[in-house]
Amino acid sequence: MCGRYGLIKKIEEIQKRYRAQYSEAWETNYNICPTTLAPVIVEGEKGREIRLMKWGLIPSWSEDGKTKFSTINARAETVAKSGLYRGPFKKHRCIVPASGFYEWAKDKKKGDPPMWFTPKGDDFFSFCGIWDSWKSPEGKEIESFSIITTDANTVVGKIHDRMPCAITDNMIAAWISPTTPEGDLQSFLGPYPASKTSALPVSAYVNKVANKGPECIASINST
DNA sequence: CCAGACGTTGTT
DNA sequence: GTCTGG
DNA sequence: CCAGACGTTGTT
DNA sequence: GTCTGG
Repeated sequence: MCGRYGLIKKIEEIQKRYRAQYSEAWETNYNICPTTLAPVIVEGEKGREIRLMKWGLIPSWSEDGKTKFSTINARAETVAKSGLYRGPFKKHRCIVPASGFYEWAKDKKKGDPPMWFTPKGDDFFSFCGIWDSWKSPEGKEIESFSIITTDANTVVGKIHDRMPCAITDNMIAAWISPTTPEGDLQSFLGPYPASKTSALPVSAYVNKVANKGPECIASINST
């Protein structure tokens, strides 16, 4: 699954890579956690925009802005059918830019360290995401997103069964366009190639959500 | 028809 | 054990 | 995802 | 909002 990731580039570099406008400040964060704000790229009326949204999708029909269930991830296999995600999947697809993501071993007893996965020869993963907008009773709009997951490739699969869906730059425009036919979308959601995925074991420093700095991705083999 | 759910992961 | 907060 | 709380009353 | 179960 994908429950933590990092985005360690400046907003100007994100803007350059995705050719999207931004209007809100963003601080580099090596440890982005559920419920916190992170930049996502959407197709707006005036072209691509970078918006800060809350990680963990709040459905537009939520009464109190909370969910009784986890919405940080959506399974690629069911996202198009799910009552919760169906609407956002049709109209509100986004790219979640990431420098890398963390996975923890499913078997806690072995004491395996957390792993930091990065794209080989690239500065960004472009995760496939969906988003929604919720309006509080006071009229405040809150935008939020979920990251789509799929089967792990052979590199990630050594410690975990699932990983986030990531696409190449030539697929981005079609993914975020609201007019792309729904039938075309499923083919976007395969695993990222193992040959382009790097893995680095890191310390438990990243476990603490308050730790946001470069120490999160320091290799435990080199310290 | 209305009421109630709507999710992911990992573990046993 | 299970839920909430970050 | 992990870490931390999980409660009540009354007082500042 | 929209689907499923009864």
